[in-house]
Amino acid sequence: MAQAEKVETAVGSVHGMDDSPRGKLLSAAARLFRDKGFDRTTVRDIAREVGIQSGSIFHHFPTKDDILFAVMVEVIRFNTARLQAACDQYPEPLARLEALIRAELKSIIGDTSEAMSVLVYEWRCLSPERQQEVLAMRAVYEQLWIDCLETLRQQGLLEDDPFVIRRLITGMASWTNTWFDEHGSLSLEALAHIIVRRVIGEPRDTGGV
Amino acid sequence: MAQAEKVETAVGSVHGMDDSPRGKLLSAAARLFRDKGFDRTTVRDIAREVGIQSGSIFHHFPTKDDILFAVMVEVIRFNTARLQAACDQYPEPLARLEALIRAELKSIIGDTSEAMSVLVYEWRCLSPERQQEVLAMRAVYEQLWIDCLETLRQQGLLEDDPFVIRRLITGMASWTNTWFDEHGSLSLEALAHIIVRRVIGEPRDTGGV
DNA sequence: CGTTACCAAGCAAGCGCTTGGTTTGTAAAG
DNA sequence: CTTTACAAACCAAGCGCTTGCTTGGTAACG
Repeated sequence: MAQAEKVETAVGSVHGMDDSPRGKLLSAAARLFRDKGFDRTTVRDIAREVGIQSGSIFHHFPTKDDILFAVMVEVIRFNTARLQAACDQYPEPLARLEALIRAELKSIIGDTSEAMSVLVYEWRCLSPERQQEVLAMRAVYEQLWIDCLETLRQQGLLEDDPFVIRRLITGMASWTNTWFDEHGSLSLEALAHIIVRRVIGEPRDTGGV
Repeated sequence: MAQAEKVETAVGSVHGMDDSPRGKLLSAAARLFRDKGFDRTTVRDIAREVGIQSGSIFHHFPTKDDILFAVMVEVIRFNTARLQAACDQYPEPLARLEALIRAELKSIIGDTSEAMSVLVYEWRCLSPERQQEVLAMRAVYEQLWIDCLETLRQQGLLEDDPFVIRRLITGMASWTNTWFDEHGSLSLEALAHIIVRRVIGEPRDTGGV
């Protein structure tokens, strides 16, 4: 547990969402965008949340669209770093798979849940050019997943196409933001283990654990 | 295949999305809401799509919100009927599970994909009262799923909590609308089978298939 | 003394929706 | 077959409001 905290501290808090005026604007915007959606959130809402006038926002961001883009860029950077840290910590494929799942669940229902919801649900509010930019950033994140799943497949632990499996995992994981209760009886770790078994099946006669 | 078509015809096309003015409005609205989102779709957009003036819309629906609500109600009614038909056709639990998955996939990436996307992504655009109404309608649909999964659990084919498994299936299925290509090499039936194995695991020594 | 952060006021555009009147389809009455 | 009657469908115009964003100026800080 001390080690897990160490990893978290090494990654640091979400860059650009610190105590600076810009950071406080992004945090407030992320929460509002998740709660009300990008279109139903006005710049006046965001301004009120951080205690300034609506016009003052445009000294920090050129347009409202830029705020949305910045939220998405920051959360992808942060979570890619976390996923990379999980890979570094767990070289063994099966342990790595579980670590990746834990990391993704933590992104979605843990510390970056607001911004992750925004990433999924406000996707089409981005201009096509910026959708491409975000996709390019996501590609790094996705490659870590595909490498892991491909290794499992080569070891005979996975039968199906890694790309299909990755997409099914994405669906399972991203949907948790609609139902998972972090104060409920099901822990994040237990849920991660259930999902692991959905990917590689029951541990049959491969020995312990 | 003739039987499958018969089921489809028995269910009929989506009620209230026929050739009537109201039906054409709902179809156009569903597609626009999916493509641009509810908030970015103006009543002028919808009107242009069906070739009338924007004001004329309000002879068919009291408000724009009512259009969104109607789209959701119609698609839930239609897909609940399809799920019920699948249950009626397959009494055996394992075959029924696969039929339910096929039905849900067809809802999401097949004939009602526009309206299903709207149901998922424009959820928060509904007023709280209407969210409750829609949830009450969904409850019937969900109960068919829970009954099936509970039976599988009693037969020892499923280890985990049916509610958790149902939510994981919902996630896998609803996410397919972002990636599944109906003209690609992976068929809906093959995908359904992959998902079945994610639920009940590999067929080990239970005999055939 | 310049940079950063902000305020007060308001503009132009786009929005959902209303209004008063006109066309179109339909079907019974003559 | 024509006339009359009526409701459903629609048009043309625009109102009132909210929106993202602009402008010109001020206060604080190093």
